[in-house]
Amino acid sequence: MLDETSETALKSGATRRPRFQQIVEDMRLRIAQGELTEHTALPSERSLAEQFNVSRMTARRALEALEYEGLVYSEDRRGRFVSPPRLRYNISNMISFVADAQAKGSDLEIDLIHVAEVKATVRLANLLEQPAGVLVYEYTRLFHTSGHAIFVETEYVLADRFPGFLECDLQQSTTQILEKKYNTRSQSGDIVVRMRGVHEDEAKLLSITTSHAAIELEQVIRDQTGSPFCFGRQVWRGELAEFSAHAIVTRKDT
Amino acid sequence: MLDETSETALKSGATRRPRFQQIVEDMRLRIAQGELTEHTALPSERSLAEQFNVSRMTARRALEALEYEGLVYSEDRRGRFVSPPRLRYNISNMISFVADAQAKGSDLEIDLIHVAEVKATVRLANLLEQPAGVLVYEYTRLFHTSGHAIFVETEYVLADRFPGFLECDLQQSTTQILEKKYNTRSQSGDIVVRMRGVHEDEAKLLSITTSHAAIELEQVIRDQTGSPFCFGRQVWRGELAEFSAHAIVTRKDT
DNA sequence: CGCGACGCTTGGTATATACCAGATGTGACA
DNA sequence: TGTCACATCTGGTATATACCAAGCGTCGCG
Repeated sequence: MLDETSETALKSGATRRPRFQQIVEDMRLRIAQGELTEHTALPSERSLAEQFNVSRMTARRALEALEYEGLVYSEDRRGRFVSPPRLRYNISNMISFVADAQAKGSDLEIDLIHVAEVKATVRLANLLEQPAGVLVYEYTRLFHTSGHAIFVETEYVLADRFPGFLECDLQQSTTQILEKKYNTRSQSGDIVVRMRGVHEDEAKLLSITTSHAAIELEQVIRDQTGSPFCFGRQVWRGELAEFSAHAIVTRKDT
Repeated sequence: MLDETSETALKSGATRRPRFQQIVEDMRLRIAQGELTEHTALPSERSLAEQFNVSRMTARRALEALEYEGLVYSEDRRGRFVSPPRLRYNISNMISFVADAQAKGSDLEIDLIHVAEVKATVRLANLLEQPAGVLVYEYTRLFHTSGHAIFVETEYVLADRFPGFLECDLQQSTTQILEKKYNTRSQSGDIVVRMRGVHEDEAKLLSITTSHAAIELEQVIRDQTGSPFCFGRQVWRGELAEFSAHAIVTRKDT
């Protein structure tokens, strides 16, 4: 028999895993087992360091790893908390997320951050199939529920097609405004989804630190005749979003 | 006049931005301006620290931020490199990614990692609309191009419906195998896309460190009659993926 | 010519320490 | 009763240092 006490097992290969990883796994377990539930605070960096007998920087690494995984979110100088379940957004059947969420009884709130009337950039004009420099209304809104930011959206709608649009109450579904007031139906959309780092202004709105990863969803919305009239960009906190879609195969031949 | 040399400007408020952020911005610029092109190496942590006159840990933070943003990828103990452009995958018209990529002339390679015949878990059986414990073939494949991992996919197909499936060459599009050999067409699919941290095994295959964020795409594939026969899960390196979709509004009334 | 030893470079892990700044609660004071 | 100052929490930034382990090239030996 090998003379192996519990302490000499330290370098025996079984423990060939970084210490911060061990902490990550321990915390993951605690969360999975429901010991820590959504929005409850995790131990602070300093107390975690003490618990596991590591330096504060090591404890910090572990907490950051949980953050990048999306299991945990951080509020600046307040603490770290367990992430809530994701919100699912069906992108195939484009009923607006607002209307959908409200129908499901979610207490979705909208803050109007910014509005302006601007000339479209080259890219935007192309997407909207308009000449460069066409006038568009631009507005940015933050979507959140009980104080927790979910995503920030900036939309651009054609100014001359929707006169007086900016006077509408923008704290509701714009799909509905466009349908009821301007008789324009959102009929189809071209959507792109990708993961990217957030910019500084987005980070502030979403209450996350800059260079965190997030999900960007861009869409061009078209009316009954197929003409695009709106372009939108949503930036979601990555740990909160989940997009579903229904695909149908189209074939060129036979 | 205040006695302000160029050095005393350090705390003048203009410099009220973390030093690592300044490095991030500088490197972002260098990449955007094409000074560093795809797959070229960035300065090492140590040399960057010297260039900017900061400690190595600060330089490291900056490089890590670029990594989380997706502008840069890291190869363990080799260095950090500029990320290539994203690959776009159209999820609405589900022509297999493999066939699509090959049609576009991309030199996509496939490694078969693992195959097995297993009993479906409860969740899997539900998704496939089969009784729990039904036999399925499970196989995992790594997709990469010129040595760079793109995504890893695990698929499950019904075993008794596709006898001898595992004897096929799995380094090609399975959609085509199922169509040509078993006369089963992929007709529609239910897809979910989300961002999440990678597990340890996935990280190894994708050549990224564990707890990095990635994009997970799950899909249930159905045949001409609407019966599900395949479930797949893809885990993409987040900085490489981009998903497009076409949405058509469906309304219950009018 | 092949191959292994070695040394250099790289990122990965870990510690100890220091100070900053925002959030929060408490207690004294008006 | 309200509010302002302060102590004390939190995470954020930054440094200096140390050692490890994997990649890689070079040089020399067989």
